[in-house]
Amino acid sequence: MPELPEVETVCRTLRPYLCGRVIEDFELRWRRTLANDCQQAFEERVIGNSIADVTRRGKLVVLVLGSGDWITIHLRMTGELLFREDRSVARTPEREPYLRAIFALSHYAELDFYDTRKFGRITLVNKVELIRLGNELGLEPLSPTFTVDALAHILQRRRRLKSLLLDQTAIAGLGNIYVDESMFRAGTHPLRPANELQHAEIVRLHSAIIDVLTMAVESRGTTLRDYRSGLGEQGTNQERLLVYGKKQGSPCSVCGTPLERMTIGQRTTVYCPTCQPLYGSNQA
DNA sequence: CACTGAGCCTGCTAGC
DNA sequence: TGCTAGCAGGCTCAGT
Repeated sequence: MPELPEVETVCRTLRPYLCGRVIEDFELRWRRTLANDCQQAFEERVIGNSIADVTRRGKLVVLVLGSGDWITIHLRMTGELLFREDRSVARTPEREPYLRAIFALSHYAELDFYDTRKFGRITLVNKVELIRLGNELGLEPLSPTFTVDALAHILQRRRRLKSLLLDQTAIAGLGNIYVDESMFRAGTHPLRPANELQHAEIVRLHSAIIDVLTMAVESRGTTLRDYRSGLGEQGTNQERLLVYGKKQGSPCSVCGTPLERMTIGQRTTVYCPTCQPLYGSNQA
């Protein structure tokens, strides 16, 4: 499922193809894919507008329009943005049932939004709402503002570490895959109360998050099933996962201890009980 | 405040 | 082989 590295890859692949294009038309094939449920108002503000930039905020793909409005696209679980150079060429017919929205672009190009599970959302964000959105979302973990001190500040609440790391208002962009991978590399148990982490653990967690995300961006994302870049390519980061998706009892890649699976906040969690002790490692 | 569970969705798969 | 129950999970909302 797309998290920060996948969304970043989508943005990077789409940017050179979308910047400067004009949105000539919009077609909605599943009504709820458009978040505010007013297609007419959406089209009035979007059609005829140009795409000035393609950026990312947390897990949101952001199309910055010439007018200053934003179109944000949340891929959720199975959302996929696919650029097509020539819209007169027929689409792959077997994918067509999952096509939810279509942006017709200048010079015969097209941006297709596929979404099997229909969880994805396209939203028009005006300049006022944009400020609110910026305040709601948490720190960007790959930006210079994500320091050890900033992470320590976030972790002051007495909450399960995993739940806090998944909270988009705390840190924007982490999902189930990269939270499990980060906690494993940091050696912190997912059920640890966040405010009980020692400074040395916070330092390890900070660099683990940055390392895991940086590696995944370099691998162009994790493709477990649906995820593709803006040009339809798969990522390769699935080869580098150490705990996510592993079966209960499969050996830890570091110490060989059988991995454990549990559900935390309705999410499957895989961890190593030896490498990630519940009561904290007193080392360092 | 922290946590739980339902709901949104559909394809895949484990198990009968 | 064919069917079905359950799982996958980001996010919001209501309830404990």
